[in-house]
Amino acid sequence: MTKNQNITLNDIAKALNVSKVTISKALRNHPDISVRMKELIKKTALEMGYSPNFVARNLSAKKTNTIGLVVPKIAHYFFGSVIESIYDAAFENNYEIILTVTQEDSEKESKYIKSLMSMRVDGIIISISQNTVDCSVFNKIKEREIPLVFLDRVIDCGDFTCVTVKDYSGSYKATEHAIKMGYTKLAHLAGPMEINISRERCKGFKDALSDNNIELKEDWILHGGFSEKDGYKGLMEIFESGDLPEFIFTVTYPVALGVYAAAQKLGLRIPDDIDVMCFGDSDVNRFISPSLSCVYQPTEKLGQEAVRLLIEQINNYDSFNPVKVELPTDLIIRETCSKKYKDNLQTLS
Amino acid sequence: MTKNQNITLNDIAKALNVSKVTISKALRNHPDISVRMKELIKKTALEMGYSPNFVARNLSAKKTNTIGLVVPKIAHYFFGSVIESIYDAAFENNYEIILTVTQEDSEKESKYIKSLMSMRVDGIIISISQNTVDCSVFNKIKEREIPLVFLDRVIDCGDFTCVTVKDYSGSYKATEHAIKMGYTKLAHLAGPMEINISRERCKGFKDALSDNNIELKEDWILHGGFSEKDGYKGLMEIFESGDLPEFIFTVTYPVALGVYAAAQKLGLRIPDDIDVMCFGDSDVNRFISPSLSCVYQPTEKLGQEAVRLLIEQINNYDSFNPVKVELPTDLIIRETCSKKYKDNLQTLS
DNA sequence: TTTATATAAGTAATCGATAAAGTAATTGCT
DNA sequence: AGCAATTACTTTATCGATTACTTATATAAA
Repeated sequence: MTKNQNITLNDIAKALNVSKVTISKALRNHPDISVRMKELIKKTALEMGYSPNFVARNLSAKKTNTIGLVVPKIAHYFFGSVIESIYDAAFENNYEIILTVTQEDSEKESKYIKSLMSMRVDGIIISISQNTVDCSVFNKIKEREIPLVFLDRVIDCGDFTCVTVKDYSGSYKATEHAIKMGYTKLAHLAGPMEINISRERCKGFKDALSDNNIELKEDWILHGGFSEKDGYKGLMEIFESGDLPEFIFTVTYPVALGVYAAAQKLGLRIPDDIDVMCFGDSDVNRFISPSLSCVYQPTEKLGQEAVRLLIEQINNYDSFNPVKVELPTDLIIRETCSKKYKDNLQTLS
Repeated sequence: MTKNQNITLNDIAKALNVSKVTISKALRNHPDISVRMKELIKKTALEMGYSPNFVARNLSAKKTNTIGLVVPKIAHYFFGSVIESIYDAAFENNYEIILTVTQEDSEKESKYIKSLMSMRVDGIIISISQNTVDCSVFNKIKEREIPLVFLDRVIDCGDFTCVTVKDYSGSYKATEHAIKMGYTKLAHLAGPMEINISRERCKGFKDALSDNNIELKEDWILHGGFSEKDGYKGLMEIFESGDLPEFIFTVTYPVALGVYAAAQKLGLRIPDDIDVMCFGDSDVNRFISPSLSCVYQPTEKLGQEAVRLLIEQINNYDSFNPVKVELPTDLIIRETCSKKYKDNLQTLS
């Protein structure tokens, strides 16, 4: 057991023979205290190695200056960079972050949320897990009047502030691009339909097909998860059906990686035998071969907006009106699904 | 501002007309309280929507059940997976994690550490930033008797518990492997010499050369950072010198990615014109082309050991003796630096 | 000179829990 | 029956700050 011989305000007060309130005020630059006294107190505090006890401060102040963050994954480019930008934005605004990782498990999720509430965080930013469908935790958050912002993965539980990207239009643009490249046989490895991003991305894909008078083959829309193995399984299944599409659009980049792995296993060449695009960029996409074209999401902006809106809500809960922010996406065309690249290959062969 | 109308022990106590201590004990399953009373209290607490205030609890209990974690980066495979395993291990042991990200900035680092101390975390796990050389923060941690474990990136500040991988032998093995593949002109893109992992990896590289009677060319050891752009710059510099090695060993995988990027830019073929291996696996290595051979680090084990040793230290600070744990590494040979692959290519051409 | 007003402190109450010590009432043992 | 031990609670103190209120002194205005 640690001895925990921490210096407190009281210790400094005794050392200087003044009251502890004077110490507290001085350290917080309260106008009550004279400049000379402030200097003396600060100097002494430093010498004595005083480290303010935030636990006590938070209890007394009824504010923790802390934001709870709930995400499904962390070792994943999208979340990694969103989290990083949230940390930066929080740091600039003098907030601490308490990050929890649900591993796509909605039970863990509600456990963590309750824990964050018990820690009395000032607000919560959440990207829900794959299989979260129950609104009760979020209703409780609302009842308790805790500021909340949904990020990217959203659940429809009434009037909450959400920061997302334009999943529908991003997906639509990507699909349309593939169609322009001349493909007419298009498949989609979609995510679970319980969650907004899967639904929107799937809808964008479908609408792009029908708007371009391309037949939608239901067998070519496969629903799985967001991970590499889902992509692997997806292509395997499609391949086994005997009817191979020319192009696959995947709901995330790990799914696309799975497609690459399966293609290699099956001896299919990308992009000649089967071409690929995905939703979401990563540090991998540029380096894999052929480099992977994708729908770019502004991860940094996502994090910043979420923090901005949350802090606004914290500072003014009563007058704050929920907002839905949708950030635009971009197409990044690399080697896959690029006409030029295919032309080159044909010239070579 | 939030109204913050939280239910407290006192509210439940009044509702049931018993003392608040009874409520506290009942909810914590203290033997003092009868089974009937416990049931009643738990039921009532649930109905009233009671959420324990951890801030108050932590102040009173002088324990937060919280571990502070300090890392340089998060959107990086190594740290991402280590962090994830730390979260899992902490969760199993009923600890919360407060994660801070220094962005390789030692000033931010000491700020965060002080903040964690003020939050009264029960212990700290840290992977220091690239340019951390000052021991004073760590000495302060020791003075205050706060349990501390260094993880992977270590500073030599006296007797602390460290969990690392065998950087020296891993690097040695990789270099030796390259030598066995027939290379005699080997370069190393090393990290900053202030930090243990760079030093050990560099030493392993050098010793493997000299043990195999291969001349060490000082110009072929370039010191930079751990990021992609460092790798890019590194190969560019080597190339411009006019004297190209056959093989480059890089201190991290992002540096290797930079080498890939530079090679592409320069029109150098990997592995024919220049072959590559790196320290540290990632989800990318498998997918880039040619797939990247590397020294595998047991990231999951690293995190688990760090948590285990920290908790041991928390539970028994006085009798705990600092340990240095060094986990073994493995070589993962993929397409780069693999004889077979080169043979195939030669057959083809 | 007297009253009003800053200035620079101090005192007491509070935040929401836990820990230690105290008190009836019941049970057990010889 | 009588005393010790147990059971089931209650009372009081404490954790380390902050906030609201009070007080003493010095200064300014009337």
